[in-house]
Amino acid sequence: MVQPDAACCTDLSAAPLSERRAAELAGGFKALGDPVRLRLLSMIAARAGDDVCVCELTPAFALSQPTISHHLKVLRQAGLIDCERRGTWVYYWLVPETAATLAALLRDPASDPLPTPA
Amino acid sequence: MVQPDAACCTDLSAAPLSERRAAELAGGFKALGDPVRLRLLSMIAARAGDDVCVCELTPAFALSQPTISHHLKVLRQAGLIDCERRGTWVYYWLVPETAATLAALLRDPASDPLPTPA
DNA sequence: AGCCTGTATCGATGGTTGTCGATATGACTA
DNA sequence: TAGTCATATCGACAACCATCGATACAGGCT
Repeated sequence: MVQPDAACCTDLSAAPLSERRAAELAGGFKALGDPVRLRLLSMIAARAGDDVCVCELTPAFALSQPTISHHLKVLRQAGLIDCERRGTWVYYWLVPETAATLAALLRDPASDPLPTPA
Repeated sequence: MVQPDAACCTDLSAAPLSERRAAELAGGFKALGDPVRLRLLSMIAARAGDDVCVCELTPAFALSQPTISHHLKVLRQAGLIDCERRGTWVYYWLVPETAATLAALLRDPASDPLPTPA
């Protein structure tokens, strides 16, 4: 024993993030944890207010069309973007609330940000 | 052909995020893309200014000690936390600059945040 | 109706990741 | 020096993921 008096542990403060909440938020970060998806998001966000056609995104990468479609789906399932079909083409736009929620956690990682409005 | 005049693609705006930069930032987000790591980070950040002993973190999870050690290593390699050995124990603390860089990108995903000061 | 174009889904595959038990390393005590 | 505790590393394995080609679906043309 190493002197019980000198123990380092004061009080194992309850984790500010519940297990369930952490899983929610981690899902968002995991969606951002890929360079292709990060660039897709920035390209979509660059058109603030307006939306972006998939046919504009796909040729910007040296990847197959199904792969880009997959990444867009991941971002959409994470609630970071949304889309709509208009005739032949599909348009994507940013969902700023989701990005803001994740940003809030990063700005102050000790505090649980407000629950996702979803 | 669907009327070349009606083409949806205006100008495929150059991606605001370079390939290299996107890979850097995605590495940070990937580190956050796990519920355990997210909770570890929030527990460490909760001790703003002070630092946290590993022996305080490990028992908060139903996971083996090597697994927690692994997750801490991932967070450290992402530059989100740092650590120091003091005698028998090892203490971790938050690196706020890294979290701030990622938060900046989320607050305005269209703009490339300042390069990591590392 | 039939064809063409844009986008999504499917199934397979190689690489990555989270987890564990076993073991190594570093530090304090007796 | 030997023993014990705290933490990290190693090696293995199952689960997951990014990617592809092939194919399905949806909408506009002729």
